[in-house]
This record gives sequence, C-alpha cells and structure tokens, in this order.
Amino acid sequence: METKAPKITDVARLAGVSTATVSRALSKPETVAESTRNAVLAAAEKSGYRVNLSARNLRRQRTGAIVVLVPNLGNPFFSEILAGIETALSEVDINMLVVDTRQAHTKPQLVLEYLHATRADGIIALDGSLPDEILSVASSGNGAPPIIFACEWTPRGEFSSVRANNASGAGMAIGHLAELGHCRIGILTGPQDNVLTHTRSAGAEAEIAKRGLALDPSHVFNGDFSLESGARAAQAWLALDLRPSALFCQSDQMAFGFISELARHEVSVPNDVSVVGFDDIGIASRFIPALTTVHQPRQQLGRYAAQMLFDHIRTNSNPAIETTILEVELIVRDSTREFAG
Amino acid sequence: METKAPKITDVARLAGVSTATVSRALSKPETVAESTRNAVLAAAEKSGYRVNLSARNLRRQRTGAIVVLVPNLGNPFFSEILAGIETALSEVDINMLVVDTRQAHTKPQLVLEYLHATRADGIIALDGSLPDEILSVASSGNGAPPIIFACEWTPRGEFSSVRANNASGAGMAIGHLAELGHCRIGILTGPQDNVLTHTRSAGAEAEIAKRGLALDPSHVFNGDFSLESGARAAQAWLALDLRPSALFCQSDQMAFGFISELARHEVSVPNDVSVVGFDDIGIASRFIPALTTVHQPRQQLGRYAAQMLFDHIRTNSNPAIETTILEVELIVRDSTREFAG
DNA sequence: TGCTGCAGTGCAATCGATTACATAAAGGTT
DNA sequence: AACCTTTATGTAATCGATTGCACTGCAGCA
Repeated sequence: METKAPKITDVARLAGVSTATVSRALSKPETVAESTRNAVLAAAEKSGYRVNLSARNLRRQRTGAIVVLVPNLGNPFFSEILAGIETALSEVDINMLVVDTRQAHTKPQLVLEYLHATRADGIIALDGSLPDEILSVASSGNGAPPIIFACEWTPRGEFSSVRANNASGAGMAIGHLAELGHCRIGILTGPQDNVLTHTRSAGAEAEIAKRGLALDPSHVFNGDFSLESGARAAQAWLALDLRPSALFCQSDQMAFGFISELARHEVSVPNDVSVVGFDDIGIASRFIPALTTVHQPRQQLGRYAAQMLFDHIRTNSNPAIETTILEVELIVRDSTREFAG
Repeated sequence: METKAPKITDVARLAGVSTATVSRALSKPETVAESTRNAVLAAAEKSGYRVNLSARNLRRQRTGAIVVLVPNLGNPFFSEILAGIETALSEVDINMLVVDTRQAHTKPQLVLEYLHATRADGIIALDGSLPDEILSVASSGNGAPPIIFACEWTPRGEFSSVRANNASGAGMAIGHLAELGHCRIGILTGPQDNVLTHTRSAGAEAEIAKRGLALDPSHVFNGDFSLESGARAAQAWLALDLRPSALFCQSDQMAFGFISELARHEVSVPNDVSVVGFDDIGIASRFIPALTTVHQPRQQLGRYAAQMLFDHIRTNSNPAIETTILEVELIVRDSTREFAG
C-alpha cells in the first residue's frame, strides 16, 4: 500500500497541463488563467501533492530555515524569546532550527557548521560571547548568511542587534532603591565577560554616582546569572561586616538564589535587605516575596530580531548595521521596601 | 569580491578527479585510495567547500531534520527536554525544527504542513492533545514520517512514546503525605483533557485507596498546570470549611501559584498545609519553602525520544509500537511536614 | 600465458521543482 | 489585411550532489 508521494509531474498529468503551469499556478496564481488554475488546484488537492522542499530550495538557492543560537536551552529565560521568533516565522515560509551553543567554546567546529549559506538563510544569535573564530567567519561576508543578535550583542558592534535598554533598566533599579532611602546598595553581576553584565553594571554605577552615593567594591558580587551563583552571593553577603541594605541582581534567577539562601539563614527579604532583579521571568510575580524587577519585553525581542533578519535576507545586500533598543519597565513588587536604618 | 560558494565540481577539478570520487572521498572515505582521498580532502579544504544540503537531501530523499512539536514554548518545563533532544541530535547529522502547537487546535493546517515527509524525517511530539485531524494523518502511514511522543502521549496509544512513570510518581507523592500523617489529602489537577492529568489522578487515587483514606470530591481542584491556576486553587482552598491538610499538585508551577497565593493570605506552607509538586523544575529547590516534588528525568526523556526516533528513521519500516517508561523520584524538601492536627 | 576477481575510478542518470525563453493564440490598431 | 501586444502555456536547462553501472589495470592463480 506504500504509494509514492506524488510529484509535480503527477499533478501536471492529472490536470492536463505542463509542470511549468503547475508550478506557476501554485506559487504565482495570478499568472495563469482562472480555469487552468482551478484545474491544477483540483488535481493537486486530489493527489495530495506537497511540494518537495529540498528540490525547491535547491533550485531557489536558499534553505528555507534560519538557525537560532541559544546559549543554554535549559534556561527558561530564552524560551519566550524563541516563542517570539516563532510567531514572526509563522507568517513567512521559514523554519527555525534551534542550536545550543554551550559547546561552542570547546568545539567551535560544531557551530561553524551552521554559519554557512547552505545550512541556513540567516542566523539569530542570543549569545554575545561566541568565540572570535566564529564571529570572524560570520562577518567575513564570504557567503556567510546574515546574522542578527538578540538580547546580547558583540562588544565591537559588528552586527545588527535588538536589545533591551539594559543601562536604563539598571538605572531604574538603583533609582528605585535609592528613593526608598537605601544608600549602601550592592550589585550582583552576571559573568565577567558578558556584555549584559558590563552594560547593567555601568548603568547601575552611573545612577549610583548621579545620586551622590558610593559603591563599595566589597559590595559587588560576581555571579553568572544562575540560581546557584545567587546563593553563593548570599553566603558572601552574610560574611560581610558592613552589609549593603539593598542588592541589585542582574538576573531574576540570581535574585531567587540569593533570597532563598538568605531565608535558610533566617534573613528576611525585604525586611533585612531589599532585592531587585532583572528580566521579570514568569515566576517573579509568584516568588515569595514577589520580586521587584526590571521587565524585559522578551517576546518582542524575538519578534523584532526575526523581522530584522527577514529584511536582511530579502535585500540580501549587507544593509547598514542597525541597533534597536526596546524600553524596559520597573515592576515594583514585594522584595523591596524603605530603608529602615 | 562576492565569490560563489565552491561546489563539488570545483573540488573535483582542483583535485584532478571526478565528482563521483569527491563525493565518495567525503562520505565513504574507505572506498577510495588513500592518496586520492588526501588529494580530495586537501582540495576541499583549500577551496572551503561545504556540501549543499538541499542537493544532498534531494538526492538522498530525506530532509535532514526532525520537528519537535511543543505545546508551549514559553513554558520552562519543555526547554530541558529540548536540550536533551539536541544532545542526541548533535551526534547524528540531523537538525531540530521547533514548532509551537498552541495554534494547532484553531489552525491545524499550520501544523499539518510539518507532518509530511518532505518537511521532516521524523517528529517528536511533546503534546498529547493534538487534534484528531492531525493524528490520523500522522498514523495513516501514507508517507507520513515516523512520530514519537515524549512526556505526553495519545490516549489510544497509536504511537511509540517515552514517558515518566506518572502513576508511580503520583503514588509516591500521596504515600509521602500519608506517612506524614495526613488523611485529608487534596489534589490539584492539570487540564481535564490531558493524559498526564488522568494518569496522575489515577495514580494518586489508587494510593489513597490503598492507604484506606478517602478522597473528598470537594478536595479536587481543577487547574491547567499554570501558575495562575494554582493561585485560583488557593482561593478555592481558602473558601472551604473543611480544608485538606495536604495538597498534591500535578505540576510545580501550580504548586508555586498555590503557595504564593496562600502566603498573601497569611497561610503558611508547610505549617498550615503541606504541598507536593510534580516535575522538579529548576526553581523548585530554591522556592520558599523549597518544594517537595516528583523529579522527572527531562533531559533523558528528550534523549530517549530522539534515539527511538532515529531507530524508526533508520529502519524505515513501521516498527512495533513501544512504550518506554522512565522512573521518577520523590525529592523531599521543605514544603511538607507531619500532620499537626 | 591466460583467466578471474577486485579495488579504484569515471560516466551519466537521477532526485523534483523552478524559470528563462520560445511559442501560440487572441485581441487591438491603422 | 498586416502587424504589434498581451496573455497563457509549453520546452528544456538548471540547481548540486549521489550512485548504479561500466571500465581499467593489477594481483593472484592454474
């Protein structure tokens, strides 16, 4: 019973026309006479014809797919960005290949495979710390597909990108804490080599300076955006003689880890220390206490990045490098309160 | 400067052999003489040749990709399964297309597009509630690619699947609560039409019966796995005259919503009510209180599903339907304690 | 010496759709 | 009536890699 999939010649025979006409009737309907078009559509329907994408892509010199480079698929922060990309994708006829870049640093070869026009029509990178080896290939223009960075970006700015206003968000977080009367504000950073870390730190430090406050170097904790690094920061905080009364965590996950570890030591947020996060991931509103945090428009980031990429693909020239910055919003919840001396 | 991508004929000319030899040297190295092989590899290297996948796939009659149908990409529960699938994928030469099925019910056409051999060599479905329309196409065998269900599965069991032992996990959750002395145990379920809901409910009810306890129908709350449905259940719980002293939540997210909403009403977990979750998502160990829950091996689920799918693809016959059940584990943390009258 | 077998390689068909170009028919213009 | 447009369709080349089949030359063997 295993019948072969019908191909365009089958449809052509059934409709009594040539394959060229079938192809046109399906992809440029307005160029064939209505009667023929109907005959073709009926034949296609009847035979259950589906175009063979490998053949089409071969002939059209494209792949019909984009790849998304994700730093860590296991991290929930990224799933909503993927959802945003997918939304934009479903409107055009392009698929999304998802690739985890955790191994990119040890085995760049693996990721390099994807940076080629035969693999993908374009790339969205959510990882700003790709090895130079990979970036130079991507920017060489030598047949490498266009690439857009979303959320993160490369320090040297060789590529177009869509990002949240990280500096402003960090400033808002600090501003909020300062207005609550906190003057010893600490910072829990992301990984040292990450652009988000630098940008958020700079934004926070600028706001601290602007408010005439000081940032004690011992109040800067180095994390890596993960839950566990937040917990480690809590240990460090507990060990201090003069503790900051408020902490700006550069990711929600770290804020959760920090708060959670403090709770195990009977230290209460926000009564003993105020905490602000960054990202506003789903659980933030339901953590205990509900987390005050900076909301990133993640779906939008994904959608914008996808749309920019489509533009680059369409006008396959190398368009000017453009940077789109989306505004963020401070969501005040229960993890911050006025400084109580 | 825009040089065309080299093709196999370029490599052949450079190496002084035919395209057939180049092709063989690259994909079946043992069939060509060592000297030729070296010449070809050198030529390929020198020209920067990469095989054109559309052409290869057209000729080989495959697509080189599998699609993963995800119920909701925004839900962190799934990202680790994807990571597992990706791990298995990186060992073979297959890509992963990720598709969100949220619109599958209103626009099945969109998902049907993928259920075709020209689109993918195989499918992993994480969504057991696909519309019949889609399932019947998938099972018709009429050229439709093989499909494996992971986590969820279809009620009629027409397909191979990999799943966690949901019944046993639910039993463990109830057993744990019973051993702590709770006799009024409630259940917060997932969506009514979901196989996980049924299986976990059945497992829980069996254990309740086995222990000689009773399940009061008013102690069964209907949720949908989401945070907010957990919060709604908390409202319902608060409104009861005779409240259960322990609650088995069929997802961690609901447990968080439940606990969080109770906290806003000054009700404490575990002092006033014990809560067990299901899934053991990342944040569970850092929630306050740390959540007692049933751990699902999510990475493994993904990896197994991918491996099963590869087997089906290789032996492209329709192999017997097999169901793999992975064991779960109860992780006791701080959201449960002994019944205190 | 002559025959067989085999390893190594090349020739050319093939996968299925798209599209430049050619052709045909119909309508319009002077 | 002759000629030009326009519209609709067909013919056949093309995209790039793979692979069945055929061929060559050398080793092994009687």
